[in-house]
Amino acid sequence: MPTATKTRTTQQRSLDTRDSLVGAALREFAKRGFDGASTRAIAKRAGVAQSAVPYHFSTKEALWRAAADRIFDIFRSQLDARLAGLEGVDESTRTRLVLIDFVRLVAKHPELHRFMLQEGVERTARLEWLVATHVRPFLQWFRELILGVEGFARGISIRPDHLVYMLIGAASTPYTLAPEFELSMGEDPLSKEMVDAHAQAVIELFFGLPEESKENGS
Amino acid sequence: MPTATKTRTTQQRSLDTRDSLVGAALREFAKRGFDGASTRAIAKRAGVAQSAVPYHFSTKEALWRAAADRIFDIFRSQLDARLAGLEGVDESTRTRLVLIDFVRLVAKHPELHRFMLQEGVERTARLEWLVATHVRPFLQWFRELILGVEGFARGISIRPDHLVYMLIGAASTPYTLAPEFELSMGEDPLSKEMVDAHAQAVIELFFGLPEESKENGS
DNA sequence: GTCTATATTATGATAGAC
DNA sequence: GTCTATCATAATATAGAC
Repeated sequence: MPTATKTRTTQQRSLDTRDSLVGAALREFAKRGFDGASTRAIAKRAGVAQSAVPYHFSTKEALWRAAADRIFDIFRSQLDARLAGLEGVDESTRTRLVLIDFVRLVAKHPELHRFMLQEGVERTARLEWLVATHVRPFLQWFRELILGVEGFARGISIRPDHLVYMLIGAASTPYTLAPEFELSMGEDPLSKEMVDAHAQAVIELFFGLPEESKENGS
Repeated sequence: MPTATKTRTTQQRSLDTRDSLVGAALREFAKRGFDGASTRAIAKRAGVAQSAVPYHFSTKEALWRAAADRIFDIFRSQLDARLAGLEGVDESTRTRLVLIDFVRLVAKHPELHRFMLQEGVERTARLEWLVATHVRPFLQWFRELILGVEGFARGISIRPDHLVYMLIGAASTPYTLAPEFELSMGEDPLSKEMVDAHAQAVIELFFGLPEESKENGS
């Protein structure tokens, strides 16, 4: 076996371990927060020894940052791809379609909002890093998506970023609280029907009803 | 000093300690979740020894339940009082006013939603207790508040409880994420002006605009 | 009733075998 | 590169002084 091949295999193994650890860390941090999540539980979920964490990421916080990068990258790449695929479509329709995809994405990856909720409640060095690195660009992207789009939240006179927080809150709550939602309502919020119904409701909430609102106002 | 007086004083001291512990526990559990919060940090915040926790509540979980009772009682009593004070007022106005008060209450006590977000992400025995004991009655109260009220989210065809989750998400996100909100937007979401603007925006989002929506539909 | 001291377990990070 | 073993620290809960 040539040295080059052996090296590549070893490198691949290392990358796989790092990848598993980041994925496991994302779920654990999103569920239990930075303090509540243990590197042991993360390593166990990833199927490696606990000492693999400090080996690959030196500290728990570095692993946490890698997990943040991962989830924001997922959202950015998916939404950018969707937006690029809608070039030429009129602005209002494009925004609606991207928002529907956003709801589906939140349903598929509730970790983003859970992760943010764990860190957003206290002003820490981690939160400052998170806002500067990921939250601000994300809000700007979102602001540009909805700003000036005809029919979007028309007349509601608060700042666009504030509106984005309301939209994210309305769109994500059934998924961040999916187990509670299912227990209290007796229905799975992640079923295709419920996700589509929810996405539709979000659009109607922020755009108004497609037919009635233009025909009457009673 | 008579025995009765001494006993009463001692009992009062005990009640005060319990009370401080519940208040401190509520904040810590809301911020860090059950695993992330330590009884040491709770006791320190309450200004008592760590061993006062197992003495008064036997287990960490019993203290957690007392904290849950506390925050739900705050919301229930405040909202019931507001509703009772509006007897005779027409239904639509009454619902709007109670919702404005709800937003103010969420701003004042972000612990409720934070507490729920910490526990609602995983199906545990704690979550099942929480849903059966507090969430279901709370949702029912909320459902009755909005059900059949003229002009509320008219035409949006999803179940009322589902709508309540959207409303709670839109109303609470700026406060559950207050430190993130302030860092990313450069404005304090807890200032009186911002709270009132947010409450107004929530009303407009779910009721439509007060003037325009009845005059035109462009 | 509350404190200090402590038993026991679990945590994050390191060292050394392979 | 990954594992087992281990260190130092911090966790919950208990025991005993006052």
